[in-house]
Amino acid sequence: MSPSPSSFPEQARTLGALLRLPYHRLSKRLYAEMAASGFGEIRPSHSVVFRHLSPEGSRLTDLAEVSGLTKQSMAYLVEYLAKHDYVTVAADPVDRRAKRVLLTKRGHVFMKALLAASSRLEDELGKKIGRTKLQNLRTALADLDEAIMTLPK
Amino acid sequence: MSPSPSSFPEQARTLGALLRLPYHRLSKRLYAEMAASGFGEIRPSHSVVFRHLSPEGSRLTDLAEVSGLTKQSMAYLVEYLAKHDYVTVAADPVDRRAKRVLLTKRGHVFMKALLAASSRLEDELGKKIGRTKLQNLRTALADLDEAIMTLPK
DNA sequence: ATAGTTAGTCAGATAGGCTGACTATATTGA
DNA sequence: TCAATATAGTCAGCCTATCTGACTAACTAT
Repeated sequence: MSPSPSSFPEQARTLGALLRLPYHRLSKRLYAEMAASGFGEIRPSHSVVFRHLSPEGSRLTDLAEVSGLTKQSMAYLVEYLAKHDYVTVAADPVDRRAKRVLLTKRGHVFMKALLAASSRLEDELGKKIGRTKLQNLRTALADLDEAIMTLPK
Repeated sequence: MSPSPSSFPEQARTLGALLRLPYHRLSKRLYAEMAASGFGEIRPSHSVVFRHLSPEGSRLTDLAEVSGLTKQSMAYLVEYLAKHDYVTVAADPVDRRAKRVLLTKRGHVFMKALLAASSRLEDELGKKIGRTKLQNLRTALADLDEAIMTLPK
């Protein structure tokens, strides 16, 4: 160890840091749990695919756009998930250029498990810090996000 | 556009999502502002270096450990920052194996600017969503982080 | 005087993005 | 009706942020 980690004057916890810390800890934990439940192939980056997949099947381009990635990046993620049987890629019935990405059975099981783990975790946290407080936190976070989005300039 | 982005049943905003969204938006904005102020070389990943640098100079290994990166990764970040004159790397006076990473003048200027931009941004957000609410949010986030850390298993 | 530990380096891998150039198919407007 | 343009997706290649493993130099405790 070094002398004394006499940190910088007012190493103030910025709002960014306050958001980042729990976020990273939470997702690390969540994906570790998923890995332990047999979904070890899924990495955090893949969640954007699940997050926006619509039940009728989504187009690659739409998925890419809504999640703010390029088509190429999305194709890469989808290919991986298809290889591991979480999604299938089918021809679009009405547009021969397009493909539709659909959840497989395994994909559905995974999504259910992820949501379940997430809400179980959140429940435990609610017990620790208080359900009301957690609920207020949720609301405040949503409001904050809204506020950042609508910031001028 | 696709048929209708009829999203999945209860595409519930998980706590993770609620943390992620404002975090990403905030840091994107902050680093864009830094780039606009002439600090375009600094990328978000570099902030871990600044975050833990102590005024007497920190050892690479200590920086790596406290920020949860490998020595190699930290060396890579520090080298980049040194190349762009944000830090200098000097021999450790008491241990000839070791090096000490120190902020340059430019490094100090950057840190000040980052902190200033961060608090200005936070101030604007306070005006939008209410200062008290924002303060409560800060506290709640810190508590949440604590709670996640001390979760069993 | 070593044996073991610690600080940092070198080489190479992987994941998660990106841009640019391209093909195939659709749409639109003269 | 067809040429021009737009859209869906692919191929190739790049960059960044990590990691692991193997190594050298130097320090520390017997």
